Amino acid sequence: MKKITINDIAKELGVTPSTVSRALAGNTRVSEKTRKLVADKAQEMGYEPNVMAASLRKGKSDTIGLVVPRINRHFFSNVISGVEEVLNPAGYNLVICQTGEDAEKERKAVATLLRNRVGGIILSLSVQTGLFDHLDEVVSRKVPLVQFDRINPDVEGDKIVNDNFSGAYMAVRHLLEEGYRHIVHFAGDLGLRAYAERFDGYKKAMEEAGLEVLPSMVFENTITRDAGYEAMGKLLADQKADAVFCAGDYSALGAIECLKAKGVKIPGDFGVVGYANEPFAELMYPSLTTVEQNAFVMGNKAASAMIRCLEGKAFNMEEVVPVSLIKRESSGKRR
Amino acid sequence: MKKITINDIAKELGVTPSTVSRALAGNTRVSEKTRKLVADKAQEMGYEPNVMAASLRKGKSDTIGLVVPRINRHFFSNVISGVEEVLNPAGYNLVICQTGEDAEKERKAVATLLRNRVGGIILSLSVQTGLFDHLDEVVSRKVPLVQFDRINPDVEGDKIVNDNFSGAYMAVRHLLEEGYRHIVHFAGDLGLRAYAERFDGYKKAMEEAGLEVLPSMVFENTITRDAGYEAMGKLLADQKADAVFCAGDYSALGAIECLKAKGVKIPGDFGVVGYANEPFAELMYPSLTTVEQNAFVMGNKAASAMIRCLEGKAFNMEEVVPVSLIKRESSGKRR
DNA sequence: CTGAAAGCGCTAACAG
DNA sequence: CTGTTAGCGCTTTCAG
Repeated sequence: MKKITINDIAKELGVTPSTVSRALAGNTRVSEKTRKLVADKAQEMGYEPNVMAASLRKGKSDTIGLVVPRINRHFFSNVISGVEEVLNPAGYNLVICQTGEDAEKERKAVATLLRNRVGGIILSLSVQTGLFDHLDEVVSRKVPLVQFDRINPDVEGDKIVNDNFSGAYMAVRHLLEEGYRHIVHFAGDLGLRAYAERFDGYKKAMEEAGLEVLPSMVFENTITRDAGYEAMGKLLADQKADAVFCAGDYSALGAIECLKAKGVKIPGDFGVVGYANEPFAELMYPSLTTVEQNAFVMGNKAASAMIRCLEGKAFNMEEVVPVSLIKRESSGKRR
Repeated sequence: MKKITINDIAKELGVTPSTVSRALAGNTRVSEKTRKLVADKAQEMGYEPNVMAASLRKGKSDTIGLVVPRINRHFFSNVISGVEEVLNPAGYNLVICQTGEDAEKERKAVATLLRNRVGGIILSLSVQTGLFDHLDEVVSRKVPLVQFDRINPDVEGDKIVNDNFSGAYMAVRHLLEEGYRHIVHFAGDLGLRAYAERFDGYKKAMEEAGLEVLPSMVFENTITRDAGYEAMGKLLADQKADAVFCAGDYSALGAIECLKAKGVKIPGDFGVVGYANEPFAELMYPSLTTVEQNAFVMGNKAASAMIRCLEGKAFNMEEVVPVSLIKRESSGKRR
């Protein structure tokens, strides 16, 4: 059972391969009649187009590369699903690369995608490196690039971002409304825009409430569970505080574990708000108040933007996806 | 800045494209000298091999398709990482497809991969369909197929499975040792081998303890959180039971939520053991005793098996990956 | 509306 | 050790 090509179909039908190719592509310059004839014959012979041959000829492929830090994060796996939902029906294929938050792996992933002549790249940055020539390379090769969430605004191309500022602002407002005053912030890498914006939202809410944000109240690069635990330990030893707004759920988890270990009552004596609404957030005890990012929608938008780029219809726009605060136990009233 | 091909570098060097091709491929039939010459020139000119052209010519591609039910499950995302760890350094690329536990999407995913002429397919079945002609198609096209975890033993090719029987057996033995006697089972789809084996392990442990397993004690297709909650509700209303062994952590979670809602004490009055060690298992309250499957290792093994197939070295072997019981609070002593 | 012809970039016989 | 030749399967001018 050898493979069927358009030549086989052509021979069978007594036409030329060109006609078959056109017919299959739905070209209107070929008669309705032959188009149907070809389609039927193709079906009958079990023809399967060879994507690679077509791509080689066209110098373009229908495969889109998606580069993310890790796929086992709730946020990213939902973005992926959102991207798939749009891209697959449109006839594009997705190849997913994990960077593991490693700048070097990110460069390699992009290089590999480029070597494989993908039609476009959708990417969320791994870490703050300061080196973005791999992205510049993508742009200079005229390969459409869509960045999402963790973006570099200086690189050309579409960008889809979360409303980090509002998310953080809402979170801190909520803590203030529940009666907390000495609110510290466990931040991410402030060189990354997403985290910088969360910090700004925190600061804004605090200042509006007439509270000063001292440098000692901000713990940078504190996004892992361990970092959260450790930072909370230091915090309890060093200064007076009654709440923390964490830039991620994992550090919030660590913080809560530390507070529980020291016998601090949550909520009441201490309020905690996280960010991302990881699946465990609603299951932990106390359940974690957190900011939900609409990852699926973000994936949809990133994919749509990519398709627009591929069709040469748009570029260089930045879209903001709204977020919402999910109130749970960990941020209940201060007593 | 147009693209450099082997022809360009051949012309530059005054040799033929074939020589360049061979040199680049590390063929020993070309002199050490020219090989180095070519390599340097390629570097200098910024040559990037066109993977598609090579694949087209060879009729084979270095891309491996990976088909999983969902990537946001702890187990599967770790398998993916395990696969990547082996495949990427070996020069293969991975394209990941989610089926969302949908048989139709699984068929489509496989068809798409085949159409894209992937070098091989690694797959974990979505659901019990009874129709496996899409897998037969893979086999009949001589595309290497490696199944893992949720496999169909009747389809040719390598298989990597978890030791589901032992995992379940250990789990139930543990409950028995803690003093529980009326142990029911929230099972998955017993048409899928993985779940059937867990059921067998449960049954074996029960029978060894001289306890009969009545049909009323087995709740099939109870793997989601909602199903677990509901089944537990029914269980409490209908019959006497003091423990449940769940074929998944999500149903265990649902079960625990229901028990808590009814004021049943866990552990003590009721023991619960799950399966999979999802990240939330250690974070919930009470923390969940569960069976850890070594997903990463499984990914490694699946990838290695694939590479062996690709090299024509082996096929049709079944490998078993061991599992381990993680004891936490939910299965503490019966009182 | 269809055909002829050329070629995308690379590899693999077959010669020498 | 290297060159010649042919072609993977498809698309796309350019003619008619």
